[in-house]
Amino acid sequence: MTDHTSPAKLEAPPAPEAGRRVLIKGQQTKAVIIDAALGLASQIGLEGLSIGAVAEVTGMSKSGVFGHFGSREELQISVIREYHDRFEAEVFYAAMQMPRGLPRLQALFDNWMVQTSAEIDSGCIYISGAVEFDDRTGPVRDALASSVSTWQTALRRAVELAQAEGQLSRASDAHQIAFEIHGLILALHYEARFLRNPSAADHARQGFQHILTRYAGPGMPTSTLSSE
Amino acid sequence: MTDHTSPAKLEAPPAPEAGRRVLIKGQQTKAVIIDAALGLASQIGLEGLSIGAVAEVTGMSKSGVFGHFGSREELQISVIREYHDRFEAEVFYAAMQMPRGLPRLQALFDNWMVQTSAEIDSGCIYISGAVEFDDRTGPVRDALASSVSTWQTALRRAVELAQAEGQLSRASDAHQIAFEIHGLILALHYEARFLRNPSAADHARQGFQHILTRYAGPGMPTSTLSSE
DNA sequence: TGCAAAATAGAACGGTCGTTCTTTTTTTGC
DNA sequence: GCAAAAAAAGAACGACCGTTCTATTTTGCA
Repeated sequence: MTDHTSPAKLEAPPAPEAGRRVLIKGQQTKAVIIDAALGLASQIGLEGLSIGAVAEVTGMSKSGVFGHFGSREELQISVIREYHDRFEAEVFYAAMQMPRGLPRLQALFDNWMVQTSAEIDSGCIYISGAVEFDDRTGPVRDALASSVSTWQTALRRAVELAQAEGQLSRASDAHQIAFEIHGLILALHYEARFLRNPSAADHARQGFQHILTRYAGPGMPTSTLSSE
Repeated sequence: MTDHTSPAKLEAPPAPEAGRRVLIKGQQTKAVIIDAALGLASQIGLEGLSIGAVAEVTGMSKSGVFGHFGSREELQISVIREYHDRFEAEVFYAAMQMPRGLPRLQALFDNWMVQTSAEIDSGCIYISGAVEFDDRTGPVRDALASSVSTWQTALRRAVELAQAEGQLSRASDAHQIAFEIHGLILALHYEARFLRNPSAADHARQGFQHILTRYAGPGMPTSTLSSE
């Protein structure tokens, strides 16, 4: 977990014995709480997240949990930040190791699919949170919208790089392409998680190939063109 | 409102004075309650729907509202059925007046877009409900999944008719086409309602044209092909 | 080792929830 | 119009919620 309350440059501890023990007790348990809360929120949503439930899961008292955050809203925001960090690491950074252009865009989509429809508990809080907070205002909604926007910008940037490489048409609108990709992920989440449709992942993958075909640029290798 | 608790054939009243007054008092107020509850559920979700809030909106007492349903779950199910009926009327039946094939499919999509991202309060409970109940079991989830499946089948049937007319490729998988259309609606809902992106509707419409182009069949008039 | 500070527990609060029970009001059929 | 039935109100319940306050325990540092 990254401490978002202080500047990143100050995170380094004042030289402990051998690099161990970088977190004092409070931060350790706070990380445990947030991890448990994220697990709960992934199942029942950010709005269904209750301090009592987190306390029970972690084996702490309600006030013990509460003391680390000062309010339920702050706990929710901490959960969003934790999800942001994990999403960034597992979807974005993991794909940045691929060469720019189509390989990286494909990796982003693959990682995104895994993150969205992963096996047991998960459930993407970028999706559930959007539904829960689309009619509300306040810091929780702001934190959620901010994280989502950051990710959407990164996705659009990957599309633009593929255009710059000539693998996607430069004449197309990157916003439009990102919108259609987003739709595939949302449909995957809906069909896989709610309707339990086992072929949803195949539909999503095939839909992505269709998008690549539709927006193919001059530098697109023909072997990867979808053939139906 | 349709009474789902008794066979449809028995709905006709025992010949009242002049055809008026088909609903006795209890059914009238029940319809008012369900209408108010649907409005609330569209904003805050089926899970956020509380009997106290419905009572306040309708100017009734909590127990007065409760008596009509016997449980909160039954109220939620009634709301789902009401939404199902309205969705069917405004999206499905309204489009069935168009000739089968592409015109009807286009009308279904247009109506669906309106229903999903309509101006003020709305908010599609097929979408919010799916997020709220994707980890749960029970009659509410079953009612929701049943309604959604019915609609998806109708949509897929419209795709198949367009294939039969030769306007969409017969070689394509209707499930795949319906999946991609569904994704566009979900992305529209997400971007328009949560992110307040005013160009979401344009992206959805353009995405639909792209799908028609991609899956165009021999009988597709070239004038409607998207030209970018 | 000792002491201040931080972390945690525990009890209690006001509030809302769904639900039950009882009582009153309204509607319905004759 | 009257009596039976249905509808609605009102009060109360146990449960859970977020939060506050006060002890108690644990930790970190000199």
